[in-house]
Amino acid sequence: MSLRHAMLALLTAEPMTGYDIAEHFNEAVAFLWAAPHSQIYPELRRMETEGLVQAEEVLRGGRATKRRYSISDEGRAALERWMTDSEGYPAERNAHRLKAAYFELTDFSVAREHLAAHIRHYNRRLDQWRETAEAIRSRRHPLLLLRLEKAPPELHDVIVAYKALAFDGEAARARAEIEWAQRGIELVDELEAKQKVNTQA
Amino acid sequence: MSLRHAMLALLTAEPMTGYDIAEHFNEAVAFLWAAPHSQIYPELRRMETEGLVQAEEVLRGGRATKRRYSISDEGRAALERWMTDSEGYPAERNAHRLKAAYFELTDFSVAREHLAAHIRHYNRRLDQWRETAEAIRSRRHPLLLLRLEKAPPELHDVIVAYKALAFDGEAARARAEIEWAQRGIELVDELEAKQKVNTQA
DNA sequence: GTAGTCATGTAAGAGGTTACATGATTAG
DNA sequence: CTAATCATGTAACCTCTTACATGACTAC
Repeated sequence: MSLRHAMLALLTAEPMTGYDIAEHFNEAVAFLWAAPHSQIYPELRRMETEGLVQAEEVLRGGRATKRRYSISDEGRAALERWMTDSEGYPAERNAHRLKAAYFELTDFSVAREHLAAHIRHYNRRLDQWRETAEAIRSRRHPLLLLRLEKAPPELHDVIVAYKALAFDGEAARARAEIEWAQRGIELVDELEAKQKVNTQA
Repeated sequence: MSLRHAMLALLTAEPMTGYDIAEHFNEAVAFLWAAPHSQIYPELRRMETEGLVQAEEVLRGGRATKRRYSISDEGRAALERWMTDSEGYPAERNAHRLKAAYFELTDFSVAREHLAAHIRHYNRRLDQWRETAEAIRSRRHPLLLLRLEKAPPELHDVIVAYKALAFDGEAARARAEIEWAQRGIELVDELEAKQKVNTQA
Protein backbone atom coordinates (compact mmCIF):
# COMPACT_ATOMS: atom_id res chain seq x y z
CA MET A 1 0.00 0.00 0.00
CA SER A 2 3.00 2.33 -0.03
CA LEU A 3 2.74 3.13 -3.72
CA ARG A 4 -0.33 5.26 -3.20
CA HIS A 5 1.18 7.01 -0.20
CA ALA A 6 4.35 7.73 -2.12
CA MET A 7 2.18 9.27 -4.83
CA LEU A 8 0.05 11.24 -2.39
CA ALA A 9 3.21 12.55 -0.75
CA LEU A 10 4.57 13.69 -4.13
CA LEU A 11 1.28 15.39 -4.96
CA THR A 12 1.47 17.50 -1.80
CA ALA A 13 4.27 19.41 -3.56
CA GLU A 14 2.21 20.22 -6.64
CA PRO A 15 -0.39 18.76 -9.03
CA MET A 16 1.15 16.36 -11.53
CA THR A 17 0.37 14.02 -14.40
CA GLY A 18 1.07 10.29 -14.15
CA TYR A 19 4.00 10.91 -16.45
CA ASP A 20 5.49 13.44 -14.03
CA ILE A 21 5.09 11.02 -11.15
CA ALA A 22 6.78 8.27 -13.14
CA GLU A 23 9.72 10.60 -13.81
CA HIS A 24 10.16 11.33 -10.11
CA PHE A 25 9.95 7.63 -9.36
CA ASN A 26 12.68 6.66 -11.75
CA GLU A 27 16.43 6.47 -11.65
CA ALA A 28 16.88 9.84 -13.32
CA VAL A 29 15.51 11.73 -10.33
CA ALA A 30 16.34 9.03 -7.76
CA PHE A 31 13.52 9.24 -5.29
CA LEU A 32 12.71 7.01 -2.31
CA TRP A 33 10.12 4.96 -4.12
CA ALA A 34 10.13 3.46 -7.58
CA ALA A 35 7.30 2.39 -9.84
CA PRO A 36 6.81 1.95 -13.58
CA HIS A 37 4.10 3.90 -15.40
CA SER A 38 2.14 0.66 -15.81
CA GLN A 39 1.56 0.75 -12.07
CA ILE A 40 1.05 4.48 -11.75
CA TYR A 41 -1.74 5.13 -14.25
CA PRO A 42 -4.17 2.47 -12.99
CA GLU A 43 -3.42 3.38 -9.37
CA LEU A 44 -4.21 7.05 -10.05
CA ARG A 45 -7.55 6.00 -11.55
CA ARG A 46 -8.35 3.95 -8.46
CA MET A 47 -7.34 6.78 -6.16
CA GLU A 48 -9.57 9.09 -8.15
CA THR A 49 -12.62 6.86 -7.73
CA GLU A 50 -11.81 6.65 -4.02
CA GLY A 51 -11.68 10.43 -3.79
CA LEU A 52 -8.02 10.68 -2.74
CA VAL A 53 -7.07 12.73 -5.79
CA GLN A 54 -8.89 14.93 -8.28
CA ALA A 55 -8.10 14.88 -11.99
CA GLU A 56 -8.25 17.90 -14.23
CA GLU A 57 -8.02 17.69 -18.01
CA VAL A 58 -5.33 20.08 -19.20
CA LEU A 59 -4.70 21.05 -22.82
CA ARG A 60 -1.33 20.33 -24.33
CA GLY A 61 -0.67 21.70 -27.79
CA GLY A 62 -3.75 22.05 -29.97
CA ARG A 63 -5.68 18.78 -29.86
CA ALA A 64 -4.33 16.64 -27.02
CA THR A 65 -5.08 16.77 -23.31
CA LYS A 66 -3.40 15.31 -20.25
CA ARG A 67 -4.81 14.50 -16.82
CA ARG A 68 -3.28 16.51 -14.01
CA TYR A 69 -3.95 15.11 -10.55
CA SER A 70 -4.21 17.07 -7.31
CA ILE A 71 -4.40 15.65 -3.81
CA SER A 72 -7.81 16.10 -2.14
CA ASP A 73 -8.61 16.75 1.52
CA GLU A 74 -9.45 13.06 1.80
CA GLY A 75 -6.06 12.26 0.28
CA ARG A 76 -4.34 14.49 2.82
CA ALA A 77 -6.25 12.76 5.61
CA ALA A 78 -5.21 9.35 4.27
CA LEU A 79 -1.58 10.50 4.22
CA GLU A 80 -1.79 11.74 7.79
CA ARG A 81 -3.33 8.46 8.91
CA TRP A 82 -0.53 6.58 7.18
CA MET A 83 2.01 8.74 8.99
CA THR A 84 0.74 7.57 12.37
CA ASP A 85 0.48 3.89 11.36
CA SER A 86 3.52 1.82 12.22
CA GLU A 87 5.18 0.15 9.24
CA GLY A 88 5.97 -3.53 9.29
CA TYR A 89 9.36 -4.74 8.07
CA PRO A 90 9.53 -6.82 4.91
CA ALA A 91 11.05 -10.28 5.15
CA GLU A 92 14.80 -10.41 4.59
CA ARG A 93 15.56 -11.19 1.00
CA ASN A 94 18.93 -10.12 -0.33
CA ALA A 95 20.05 -11.96 -3.44
CA HIS A 96 23.54 -10.41 -3.42
CA ARG A 97 24.21 -11.41 0.15
CA LEU A 98 22.83 -14.87 -0.51
CA LYS A 99 25.19 -15.28 -3.42
CA ALA A 100 28.14 -14.03 -1.38
CA ALA A 101 27.38 -16.69 1.24
CA TYR A 102 28.07 -19.35 -1.39
CA PHE A 103 31.07 -17.89 -3.20
CA GLU A 104 32.94 -21.14 -2.54
CA LEU A 105 30.89 -22.59 -5.40
CA THR A 106 32.70 -20.42 -7.92
CA ASP A 107 36.11 -18.99 -8.74
CA PHE A 108 37.84 -16.27 -6.74
CA SER A 109 37.72 -14.09 -9.84
CA VAL A 110 33.95 -14.41 -10.16
CA ALA A 111 33.47 -13.59 -6.47
CA ARG A 112 35.70 -10.56 -6.86
CA GLU A 113 33.78 -9.36 -9.90
CA HIS A 114 30.44 -9.65 -8.06
CA LEU A 115 31.80 -7.58 -5.20
CA ALA A 116 33.31 -5.02 -7.58
CA ALA A 117 29.91 -4.68 -9.30
CA HIS A 118 28.35 -4.19 -5.87
CA ILE A 119 30.74 -1.34 -5.20
CA ARG A 120 30.08 0.23 -8.59
CA HIS A 121 26.32 0.03 -8.06
CA TYR A 122 26.32 1.57 -4.59
CA ASN A 123 28.84 4.21 -5.61
CA ARG A 124 26.44 5.39 -8.28
CA ARG A 125 23.61 5.37 -5.74
CA LEU A 126 25.75 7.14 -3.17
CA ASP A 127 26.52 9.93 -5.62
CA GLN A 128 22.83 10.34 -6.44
CA TRP A 129 21.72 10.36 -2.84
CA ARG A 130 24.48 12.66 -1.64
CA GLU A 131 23.72 15.09 -4.44
CA THR A 132 20.02 15.00 -3.66
CA ALA A 133 20.62 15.54 0.06
CA GLU A 134 22.94 18.44 -0.82
CA ALA A 135 20.40 19.98 -3.23
CA ILE A 136 17.78 19.76 -0.51
CA ARG A 137 19.93 21.31 2.23
CA SER A 138 21.02 24.16 -0.01
CA ARG A 139 17.41 24.59 -1.17
CA ARG A 140 18.19 24.10 -4.83
CA HIS A 141 16.01 21.01 -5.27
CA PRO A 142 13.20 22.06 -7.70
CA LEU A 143 10.42 19.96 -6.19
CA LEU A 144 11.39 21.06 -2.70
CA LEU A 145 11.15 24.70 -3.70
CA LEU A 146 7.63 24.18 -5.01
CA ARG A 147 6.74 22.47 -1.76
CA LEU A 148 8.18 25.28 0.36
CA GLU A 149 6.18 27.91 -1.57
CA LYS A 150 2.97 26.38 -0.27
CA ALA A 151 4.15 25.70 3.28
CA PRO A 152 4.17 28.24 6.14
CA PRO A 153 7.70 29.64 6.60
CA GLU A 154 8.03 28.32 10.15
CA LEU A 155 7.79 24.79 8.71
CA HIS A 156 10.51 25.26 6.09
CA ASP A 157 13.41 24.12 8.25
CA VAL A 158 11.50 21.04 9.38
CA ILE A 159 10.53 20.05 5.84
CA VAL A 160 14.10 20.45 4.61
CA ALA A 161 15.57 18.60 7.57
CA TYR A 162 13.35 15.53 7.19
CA LYS A 163 13.87 15.25 3.45
CA ALA A 164 17.62 15.49 3.91
CA LEU A 165 17.49 12.95 6.73
CA ALA A 166 15.78 10.42 4.46
CA PHE A 167 18.39 10.77 1.73
CA ASP A 168 21.16 10.66 4.33
CA GLY A 169 19.76 7.28 5.36
CA GLU A 170 20.01 5.91 1.86
CA ALA A 171 23.53 7.33 1.56
CA ALA A 172 24.52 5.66 4.83
CA ARG A 173 23.21 2.36 3.58
CA ALA A 174 25.16 2.76 0.34
CA ARG A 175 28.35 3.48 2.31
CA ALA A 176 27.81 0.37 4.44
CA GLU A 177 27.40 -1.74 1.29
CA ILE A 178 30.56 -0.32 -0.28
CA GLU A 179 32.63 -0.95 2.85
CA TRP A 180 31.25 -4.46 3.11
CA ALA A 181 32.12 -5.29 -0.49
CA GLN A 182 35.62 -3.83 -0.04
CA ARG A 183 36.21 -6.07 2.97
CA GLY A 184 34.83 -8.89 0.84
CA ILE A 185 37.38 -8.27 -1.90
CA GLU A 186 40.19 -8.21 0.67
CA LEU A 187 38.89 -11.51 2.00
CA VAL A 188 38.85 -13.07 -1.46
CA ASP A 189 42.44 -11.91 -1.98
CA GLU A 190 43.55 -13.47 1.31
CA LEU A 191 41.76 -16.73 0.63
CA GLU A 192 43.31 -16.97 -2.80
CA ALA A 193 46.79 -16.23 -1.46
CA LYS A 194 46.38 -18.89 1.24
CA GLN A 195 45.22 -21.44 -1.33
CA LYS A 196 48.24 -20.79 -3.52
CA VAL A 197 50.61 -21.36 -0.60
CA ASN A 198 48.86 -24.62 0.26
CA THR A 199 48.88 -26.06 -3.25
CA GLN A 200 52.60 -25.26 -3.59
CA ALA A 201 53.41 -26.97 -0.30
CA MET B 1 14.18 -16.71 -9.30
CA SER B 2 16.24 -16.51 -6.11
CA LEU B 3 13.85 -18.64 -4.07
CA ARG B 4 14.89 -21.78 -5.86
CA HIS B 5 18.57 -20.93 -5.61
CA ALA B 6 18.25 -20.22 -1.91
CA MET B 7 16.64 -23.65 -1.54
CA LEU B 8 19.24 -25.38 -3.68
CA ALA B 9 21.98 -23.72 -1.64
CA LEU B 10 20.40 -24.97 1.60
CA LEU B 11 20.09 -28.47 0.19
CA THR B 12 23.84 -28.60 -0.52
CA ALA B 13 24.29 -28.89 3.27
CA GLU B 14 21.98 -31.89 3.65
CA PRO B 15 18.71 -33.38 2.37
CA MET B 16 15.66 -31.73 3.93
CA THR B 17 11.88 -31.69 3.94
CA GLY B 18 9.94 -28.59 2.92
CA TYR B 19 9.21 -28.09 6.59
CA ASP B 20 12.93 -27.99 7.41
CA ILE B 21 13.55 -25.47 4.67
CA ALA B 22 10.72 -23.27 5.95
CA GLU B 23 12.29 -23.33 9.42
CA HIS B 24 15.64 -22.18 8.10
CA PHE B 25 13.91 -19.46 6.12
CA ASN B 26 12.07 -18.01 9.06
CA GLU B 27 12.89 -15.56 11.79
CA ALA B 28 13.76 -18.30 14.27
CA VAL B 29 16.89 -19.26 12.39
CA ALA B 30 17.35 -15.88 10.63
CA PHE B 31 18.77 -16.84 7.28
CA LEU B 32 19.50 -14.67 4.27
CA TRP B 33 16.30 -15.51 2.47
CA ALA B 34 12.73 -15.79 3.71
CA ALA B 35 9.73 -17.65 2.32
CA PRO B 36 6.51 -19.06 3.75
CA HIS B 37 5.73 -22.75 3.39
CA SER B 38 3.00 -21.89 0.88
CA GLN B 39 5.77 -20.88 -1.50
CA ILE B 40 8.18 -23.65 -0.61
CA TYR B 41 6.08 -26.76 -1.16
CA PRO B 42 4.88 -25.92 -4.69
CA GLU B 43 8.36 -24.74 -5.67
CA LEU B 44 9.92 -28.02 -4.49
CA ARG B 45 7.41 -29.92 -6.63
CA ARG B 46 8.31 -27.81 -9.66
CA MET B 47 12.02 -28.25 -9.00
CA GLU B 48 11.44 -32.00 -8.77
CA THR B 49 9.73 -32.15 -12.16
CA GLU B 50 12.61 -30.10 -13.59
CA GLY B 51 15.12 -32.55 -12.15
CA LEU B 52 16.87 -30.08 -9.84
CA VAL B 53 16.02 -32.08 -6.72
CA GLN B 54 15.09 -35.66 -5.94
CA ALA B 55 12.41 -36.56 -3.41
CA GLU B 56 12.53 -39.59 -1.20
CA GLU B 57 9.56 -40.75 0.90
CA VAL B 58 10.70 -41.20 4.49
CA LEU B 59 8.69 -42.86 7.24
CA ARG B 60 7.86 -40.84 10.31
CA GLY B 61 6.24 -42.68 13.20
CA GLY B 62 4.11 -45.65 12.19
CA ARG B 63 1.76 -44.57 9.42
CA ALA B 64 2.91 -41.20 8.07
CA THR B 65 5.61 -40.32 5.57
CA LYS B 66 7.40 -37.15 4.66
CA ARG B 67 9.19 -36.14 1.48
CA ARG B 68 12.91 -35.51 1.91
CA TYR B 69 14.53 -33.62 -0.95
CA SER B 70 18.14 -33.89 -2.08
CA ILE B 71 19.88 -31.70 -4.63
CA SER B 72 20.68 -33.47 -7.91
CA ASP B 73 23.69 -33.02 -10.17
CA GLU B 74 21.46 -30.90 -12.38
CA GLY B 75 20.56 -28.83 -9.32
CA ARG B 76 24.23 -28.34 -8.52
CA ALA B 77 24.87 -27.27 -12.08
CA ALA B 78 21.99 -24.76 -11.90
CA LEU B 79 23.46 -23.34 -8.68
CA GLU B 80 26.88 -22.97 -10.25
CA ARG B 81 25.38 -21.23 -13.26
CA TRP B 82 23.52 -18.86 -10.94
CA MET B 83 26.79 -18.11 -9.16
CA THR B 84 28.36 -16.79 -12.33
CA ASP B 85 25.28 -14.79 -13.41
CA SER B 86 25.35 -11.18 -12.36
CA GLU B 87 22.43 -10.13 -10.15
CA GLY B 88 20.38 -7.08 -10.97
CA TYR B 89 19.45 -4.64 -8.23
CA PRO B 90 15.81 -4.28 -7.22
CA ALA B 91 14.24 -0.85 -7.52
CA GLU B 92 14.54 1.32 -4.41
CA ARG B 93 11.48 0.95 -2.25
CA ASN B 94 11.88 1.77 1.42
CA ALA B 95 8.63 2.55 3.20
CA HIS B 96 10.37 3.61 6.43
CA ARG B 97 12.62 6.07 4.67
CA LEU B 98 9.69 7.40 2.67
CA LYS B 99 7.73 8.00 5.85
CA ALA B 100 10.70 9.72 7.46
CA ALA B 101 10.90 12.09 4.50
CA TYR B 102 7.42 13.36 5.39
CA PHE B 103 7.61 13.48 9.18
CA GLU B 104 6.52 17.13 9.01
CA LEU B 105 3.00 15.80 8.42
CA THR B 106 2.83 14.41 11.94
CA ASP B 107 3.83 15.22 15.53
CA PHE B 108 7.39 15.14 16.80
CA SER B 109 6.35 12.38 19.19
CA VAL B 110 5.08 10.17 16.35
CA ALA B 111 8.28 10.73 14.37
CA ARG B 112 10.35 9.85 17.42
CA GLU B 113 8.35 6.68 18.03
CA HIS B 114 8.83 5.55 14.41
CA LEU B 115 12.57 6.04 14.73
CA ALA B 116 12.66 4.28 18.10
CA ALA B 117 10.81 1.31 16.56
CA HIS B 118 13.37 1.32 13.74
CA ILE B 119 16.16 1.07 16.31
CA ARG B 120 14.41 -1.73 18.19
CA HIS B 121 13.86 -3.67 14.97
CA TYR B 122 17.43 -3.43 13.73
CA ASN B 123 18.83 -4.10 17.19
CA ARG B 124 16.99 -7.42 17.22
CA ARG B 125 18.29 -8.15 13.73
CA LEU B 126 21.79 -7.08 14.65
CA ASP B 127 21.81 -9.49 17.60
CA GLN B 128 20.62 -12.34 15.40
CA TRP B 129 23.13 -11.65 12.66
CA ARG B 130 26.05 -11.09 14.98
CA GLU B 131 25.24 -14.31 16.82
CA THR B 132 24.96 -16.21 13.56
CA ALA B 133 28.26 -14.80 12.28
CA GLU B 134 29.88 -15.73 15.60
CA ALA B 135 28.43 -19.26 15.53
CA ILE B 136 29.78 -19.68 12.02
CA ARG B 137 33.29 -18.39 12.79
CA SER B 138 33.58 -20.55 15.90
CA ARG B 139 32.16 -23.51 13.95
CA ARG B 140 29.26 -24.08 16.29
CA HIS B 141 26.55 -23.45 13.67
CA PRO B 142 24.74 -26.82 13.23
CA LEU B 143 23.98 -26.50 9.53
CA LEU B 144 27.51 -25.32 8.82
CA LEU B 145 28.94 -28.39 10.59
CA LEU B 146 26.84 -30.68 8.39
CA ARG B 147 28.07 -28.79 5.36
CA LEU B 148 31.72 -29.05 6.41
CA GLU B 149 31.42 -32.82 6.91
CA LYS B 150 30.76 -33.23 3.19
CA ALA B 151 33.32 -30.72 1.98
CA PRO B 152 37.06 -31.38 1.43
CA PRO B 153 39.04 -30.01 4.42
CA GLU B 154 41.00 -27.53 2.29
CA LEU B 155 37.69 -25.78 1.51
CA HIS B 156 36.59 -25.44 5.15
CA ASP B 157 38.16 -22.03 5.77
CA VAL B 158 36.72 -20.66 2.55
CA ILE B 159 33.21 -21.92 3.31
CA VAL B 160 33.30 -20.48 6.81
CA ALA B 161 34.74 -17.16 5.67
CA TYR B 162 32.09 -16.54 2.99
CA LYS B 163 29.18 -17.44 5.26
CA ALA B 164 30.51 -15.14 7.96
CA LEU B 165 31.07 -12.38 5.39
CA ALA B 166 27.42 -12.54 4.33
CA PHE B 167 26.12 -12.23 7.89
CA ASP B 168 28.63 -9.47 8.58
CA GLY B 169 27.05 -7.59 5.69
CA GLU B 170 23.61 -7.83 7.20
CA ALA B 171 25.01 -6.78 10.56
CA ALA B 172 26.70 -3.77 8.97
CA ARG B 173 23.44 -2.76 7.35
CA ALA B 174 21.64 -3.07 10.70
CA ARG B 175 24.28 -0.89 12.35
CA ALA B 176 23.88 1.75 9.65
CA GLU B 177 20.12 1.78 10.20
CA ILE B 178 20.48 2.12 13.96
CA GLU B 179 22.93 5.02 13.64
CA TRP B 180 20.67 6.72 11.12
CA ALA B 181 17.61 6.45 13.36
CA GLN B 182 19.63 7.75 16.32
CA ARG B 183 20.68 10.80 14.32
CA GLY B 184 17.01 11.10 13.35
CA ILE B 185 15.88 11.20 16.97
CA GLU B 186 18.49 13.85 17.75
CA LEU B 187 17.19 15.85 14.80
CA VAL B 188 13.59 15.58 16.01
CA ASP B 189 14.70 16.79 19.46
CA GLU B 190 16.50 19.78 17.95
CA LEU B 191 13.59 20.70 15.71
CA GLU B 192 11.16 20.50 18.61
CA ALA B 193 13.39 22.64 20.83
CA LYS B 194 13.72 25.24 18.07
CA GLN B 195 9.98 25.31 17.58
CA LYS B 196 9.37 25.91 21.28
CA VAL B 197 11.74 28.86 21.29
CA ASN B 198 10.01 30.35 18.26
CA THR B 199 6.48 30.03 19.62
CA GLN B 200 7.56 31.64 22.89
CA ALA B 201 9.18 34.61 21.16
C1' DG C 1 9.61 14.51 -42.25
C1' DT C 2 11.53 12.35 -38.54
C1' DA C 3 13.49 11.47 -34.16
C1' DG C 4 12.91 12.19 -29.39
C1' DT C 5 9.95 13.23 -25.80
C1' DC C 6 5.44 13.51 -23.68
C1' DA C 7 1.52 10.95 -22.45
C1' DT C 8 -1.54 7.05 -21.35
C1' DG C 9 -3.02 2.93 -21.41
C1' DT C 10 -3.60 -2.87 -21.28
C1' DA C 11 -2.21 -7.60 -20.22
C1' DA C 12 0.33 -11.70 -19.08
C1' DG C 13 2.94 -13.58 -15.70
C1' DA C 14 6.17 -13.94 -11.74
C1' DG C 15 6.68 -13.63 -6.97
C1' DG C 16 4.91 -13.00 -2.47
C1' DT C 17 1.26 -12.67 1.46
C1' DT C 18 -2.49 -14.28 4.05
C1' DA C 19 -5.86 -17.29 5.02
C1' DC C 20 -8.00 -21.69 4.85
C1' DA C 21 -7.54 -26.60 5.56
C1' DT C 22 -6.04 -31.11 7.12
C1' DG C 23 -3.99 -34.69 9.67
C1' DA C 24 -0.18 -37.40 12.01
C1' DT C 25 3.26 -37.49 15.77
C1' DT C 26 5.26 -36.51 20.18
C1' DA C 27 5.76 -34.96 24.85
C1' DG C 28 3.44 -34.18 29.01
C1' DC D 1 -6.17 -37.08 26.35
C1' DT D 2 -4.50 -32.89 24.94
C1' DA D 3 -1.55 -29.38 23.40
C1' DA D 4 2.42 -28.39 20.71
C1' DT D 5 4.92 -29.56 16.91
C1' DC D 6 5.68 -31.74 12.49
C1' DA D 7 4.16 -31.90 7.87
C1' DT D 8 1.90 -30.67 3.50
C1' DG D 9 -0.98 -28.74 0.81
C1' DT D 10 -4.58 -25.07 -1.85
C1' DA D 11 -6.51 -20.55 -3.11
C1' DA D 12 -7.45 -15.75 -3.31
C1' DC D 13 -5.32 -11.67 -3.60
C1' DC D 14 -1.86 -8.08 -4.09
C1' DT D 15 2.27 -6.02 -5.96
C1' DC D 16 5.51 -5.59 -9.33
C1' DT D 17 7.82 -6.63 -13.87
C1' DT D 18 7.91 -6.86 -18.68
C1' DA D 19 6.08 -6.40 -22.88
C1' DC D 20 2.81 -4.73 -26.12
C1' DA D 21 0.41 -0.73 -28.00
C1' DT D 22 -0.84 3.84 -29.44
C1' DG D 23 -0.63 8.56 -30.61
C1' DA D 24 0.24 13.58 -30.10
C1' DC D 25 3.73 17.18 -29.62
C1' DT D 26 8.26 19.54 -30.32
C1' DA D 27 12.67 20.59 -32.04
C1' DC D 28 15.51 19.97 -35.95
